[in-house]
Amino acid sequence: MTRPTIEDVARIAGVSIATVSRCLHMPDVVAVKTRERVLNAVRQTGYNLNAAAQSLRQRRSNTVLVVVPDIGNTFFSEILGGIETEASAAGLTMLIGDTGRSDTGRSRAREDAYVRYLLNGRADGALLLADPQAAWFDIPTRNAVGLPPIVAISEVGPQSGPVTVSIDNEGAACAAVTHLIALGHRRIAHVAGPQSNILTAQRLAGYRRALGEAGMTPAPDLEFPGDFGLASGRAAFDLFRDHRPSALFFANDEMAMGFLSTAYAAGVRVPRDVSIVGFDDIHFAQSCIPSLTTIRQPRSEMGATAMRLLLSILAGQAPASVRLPFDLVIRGSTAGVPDGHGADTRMASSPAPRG
Amino acid sequence: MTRPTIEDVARIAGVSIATVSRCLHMPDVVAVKTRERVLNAVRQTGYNLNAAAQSLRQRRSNTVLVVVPDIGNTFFSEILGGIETEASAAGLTMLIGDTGRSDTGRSRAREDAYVRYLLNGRADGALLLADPQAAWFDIPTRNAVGLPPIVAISEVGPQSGPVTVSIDNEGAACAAVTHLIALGHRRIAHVAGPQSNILTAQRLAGYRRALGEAGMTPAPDLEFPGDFGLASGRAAFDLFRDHRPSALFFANDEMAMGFLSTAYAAGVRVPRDVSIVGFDDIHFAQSCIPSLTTIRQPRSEMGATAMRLLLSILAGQAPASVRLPFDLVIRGSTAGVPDGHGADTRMASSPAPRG
DNA sequence: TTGTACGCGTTATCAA
DNA sequence: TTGATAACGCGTACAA
Repeated sequence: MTRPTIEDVARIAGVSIATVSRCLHMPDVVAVKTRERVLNAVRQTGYNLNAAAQSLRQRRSNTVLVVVPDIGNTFFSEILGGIETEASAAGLTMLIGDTGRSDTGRSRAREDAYVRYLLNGRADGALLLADPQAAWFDIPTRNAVGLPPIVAISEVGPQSGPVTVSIDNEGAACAAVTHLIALGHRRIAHVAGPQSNILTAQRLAGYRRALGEAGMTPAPDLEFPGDFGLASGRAAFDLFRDHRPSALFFANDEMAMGFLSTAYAAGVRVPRDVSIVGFDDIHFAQSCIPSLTTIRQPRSEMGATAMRLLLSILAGQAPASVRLPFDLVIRGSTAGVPDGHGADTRMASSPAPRG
Repeated sequence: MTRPTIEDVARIAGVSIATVSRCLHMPDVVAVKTRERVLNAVRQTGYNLNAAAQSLRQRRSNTVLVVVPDIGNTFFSEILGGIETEASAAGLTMLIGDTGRSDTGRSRAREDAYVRYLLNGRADGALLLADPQAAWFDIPTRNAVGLPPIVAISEVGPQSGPVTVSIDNEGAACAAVTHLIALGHRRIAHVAGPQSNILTAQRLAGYRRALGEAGMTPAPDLEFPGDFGLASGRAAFDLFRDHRPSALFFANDEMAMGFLSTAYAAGVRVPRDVSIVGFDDIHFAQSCIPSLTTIRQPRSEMGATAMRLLLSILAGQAPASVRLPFDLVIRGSTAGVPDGHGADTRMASSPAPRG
């Protein structure tokens, strides 16, 4: 009634437990006849290795933990694909920990659970996707010796940083807004992400920089609040009504999609009445109506790169952080300014006076 | 340079390892002064429990493995939320294994890795989301004693089944199509899921049953192939062109969304020119253009129920499978037949939710 | 209230 | 080519 152990197998096969272990891990070193007897015994008993005992003995778990802030965000799946490919090539199992959206109170407790998971040695290392909280880098935690390594995908805050894989978020946001400016837009709003999120700050900075480079002054009333969720994209529609920008740059695609459906229902047409740019190029961005102009991050590549960095750290090296290129994907949601002569007049139209 | 062990802590605190262990697990049984000394030593050393040793000793891992076929499918995130809530309430950590879409060859190997993971005792039990492959129920696997229990969310195939949590997929599909019939539609097409998927068969059966109950004969040329992906929804548009149904029932929302954008681009308006029903009520279904009529499954509840079943099995009980109710959510993508006399019947037609 | 000592199931070292 | 045996780090009777 209890799990068979290596000892049960050994007894049935008439060999020592050492031989059984060898059959499982270095088969070619044991005699063919013996091996057969052992493997038969394995089948007969339904034996499976006890991972706890193996980990205890080998001092590693052959597992990598990937911590995701919101698994419902389709942005992450391709990253996971890239990670898994590299992980399994290296003989590691990829396990995912979902902390849940950070606006729900539970997320903190969950993330702590995964921190402990790693610290307890259940994983040999961790990959953190987007905005890990400070607990991962706590002094009392990190000053201990022999801790499992961490690689972050996306940049981390001001804390002493781990190795990182990211794109230039500020530069990408700047490119997105510059695209709108090139189309002739002058009143461009930005719908930001959740406060305290580092991506929010970077994308906002890029938005402001683009305006500045075009000689325009960022207007605080055109910086709308948001939280990366569909609902805040819908809410942005009211602000759009009040402030009438001719274009909006959203800090992510999901909010842009929320805006699109609300605008459609209200009879506001995109891009005729307003141009929209998102960020992330999620799965559904190509199937919005209209399809969404957005920033694409090399997701699979980001995951694979991060996993390779982690492996190299596990191998004793000390790799540097990596920055990957992004793309501005121009689709149907952006066009010239509403009055229709934006494309022609845009060179002539003088920049807003400064000061 | 090596991880501190309980012994290091004991030495520094000047107590035995037993006392350290007690401080960590039954603090109230040790003297306050001693406890303080020990906790100080813990902080000082940066000690963390060794999960492998603990698991080995306790013969359990306090972990539940959730296996997801495609984490990019937003359908799963709420299920995971329900699971996690129950799991952490019971002191278990939820870990997710992503097998990847089954049309990619790698998925098989990944799933095997998670089977081993469970068999090796790294998790105390597993929750399988949607269409687990046979490996989970293999005879050589399951006949062994003391194996960790499994609960499946969604039904499983013809194999000897584990405990299951599901909705009545056939009934739900039938309700969806009956809704279309009540709106006056007579040429109703179905876009199916991937072959060999059990949900595909059940939803197709429900589609046929609804037609049959209305005295109509299912037409093979109105049963379009699909694979649950956006692209196959787009592809369905060509078939729609050729066969001109007045309504389509998709086996999931993602395909419906692919159809919507293609139809829009081609100037076909929904629901004026064609009515659309999806299945799942994913996150974006409310933000499509138009919003999507679909079948909602009680996702969070399904996850929570499954987790509770697993816990009860772990507690030595033998619970029965559970069937949960679904809802037909009527939104903007369905209306009367194109000639315009279906609109009146719409409100009257919504079938009651079924169990 | 605390300490001693055994065993959980493996892997790896050393002999044979 | 195989076997005996010592760790690996922890929890828990049992004894003190």
